[in-house]
Amino acid sequence: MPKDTFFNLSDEKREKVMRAAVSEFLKHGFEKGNVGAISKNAGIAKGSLYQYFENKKELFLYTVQWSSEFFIRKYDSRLLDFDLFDYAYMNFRQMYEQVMAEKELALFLQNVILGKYTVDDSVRAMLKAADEFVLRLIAKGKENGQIRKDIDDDLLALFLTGASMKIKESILERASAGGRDFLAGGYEAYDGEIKAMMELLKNGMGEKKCL
Amino acid sequence: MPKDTFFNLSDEKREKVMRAAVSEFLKHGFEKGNVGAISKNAGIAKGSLYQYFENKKELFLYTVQWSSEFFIRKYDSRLLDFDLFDYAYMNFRQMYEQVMAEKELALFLQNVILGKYTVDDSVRAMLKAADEFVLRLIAKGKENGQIRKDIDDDLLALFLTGASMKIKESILERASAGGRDFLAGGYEAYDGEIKAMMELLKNGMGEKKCL
DNA sequence: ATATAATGTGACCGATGGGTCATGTTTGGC
DNA sequence: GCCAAACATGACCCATCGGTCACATTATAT
Repeated sequence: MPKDTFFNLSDEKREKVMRAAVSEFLKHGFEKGNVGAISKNAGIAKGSLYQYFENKKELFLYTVQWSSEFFIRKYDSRLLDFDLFDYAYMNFRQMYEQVMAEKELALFLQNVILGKYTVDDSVRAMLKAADEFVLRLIAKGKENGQIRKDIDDDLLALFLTGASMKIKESILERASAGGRDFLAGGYEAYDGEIKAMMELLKNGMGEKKCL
Repeated sequence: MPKDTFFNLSDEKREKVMRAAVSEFLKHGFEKGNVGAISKNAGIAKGSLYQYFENKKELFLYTVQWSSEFFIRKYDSRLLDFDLFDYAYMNFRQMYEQVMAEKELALFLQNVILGKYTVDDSVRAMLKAADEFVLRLIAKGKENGQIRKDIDDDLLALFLTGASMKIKESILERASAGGRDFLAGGYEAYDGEIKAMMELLKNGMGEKKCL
């Protein structure tokens, strides 16, 4: 947790600091991320940063928290009462919007989720909450008869998040490489891809023997 | 590439150096990985390390190469002429053996594949080769009529590697956390899990409407 | 044996960068 | 206007660590 001083700052200044931190940690990771550079890009003195945060680690941890809260505030409320497949679909869709609106934050968070920048278990704890949510959706899906019951919930969760993660990663990669091209096609260009992935999640990659 | 001096060393000494490097980089990552500690654990002077390698980066890169060659020599030759699902299954099975025999190396390589320790693109290039192999298997599977043809090869590859990666990760995690318990059950305890994952890859997680 | 090359060694150097602090500057209560 | 508390600042400190080098030791050749 940052010190009180940090929360006494104006919203704009706080945001400027956090964005400078996101940018730096995204570019260089935690170890190589330079506190001096962050303060410079935030337009404050290095000493000031240490009035806001105990140390580099606390700054990083709060950067993660701030980024995720940013998206939760903006997007996540929307997908509360869906079933699993709707949730996954909306999740992909959201990611498109997120990348368009906040490329750096989205990329940074993706890296955190992928477990780059190994810093602390408290980040892991945060991610665990997301897993629990998926597990709840899976249980619900089994009750509904949407999801096959012969396979363990945890394994289903692993399967779902693994496949999802990979396609998110690929889309973010393309977004970060060719910013222009990515914008060009609009969402529709990606919708097909995402629907295909949903198909795979539901029906697998094996040739169907029936229907 | 290491210097000639390194290859003049006895096999045992070379292995000792490489294992010390794996251990250090696994524990602390690239940036925080300490060259002094590596030389100490290898039982040589730091100066000697710099007779073998140009610098830390070269040492790390060769550590990756050495680790993967280690497994390729020992295991990979076995799974050359399988179809996709056999390949995936054998791949999982191998991983179990690998973790049992060489936990540290297996964990280290997994981290490399997951993209922790961002050091160089040359590692990426190496990983690309593995992707191409999967793509070849997918093409073959489509010809055979084993794999549905209505979905793009790249997406299928993404789907397969994503799901596989996740379960590998989870198994390695358990292996690294509770070494004892993991050994206890023997391979059979995991075989069920892996078969279930194969099922998911083939048929997906949706409740089947037919057959 | 002796000369020469190859290899081993660890004290040392120098850059980097996280973190501090003495000194300003602003704010708010009276 | 005055004072004290809160906040801002950046030159400075110092631990860390990658990399070097002068010297010691070992192997090879003649």
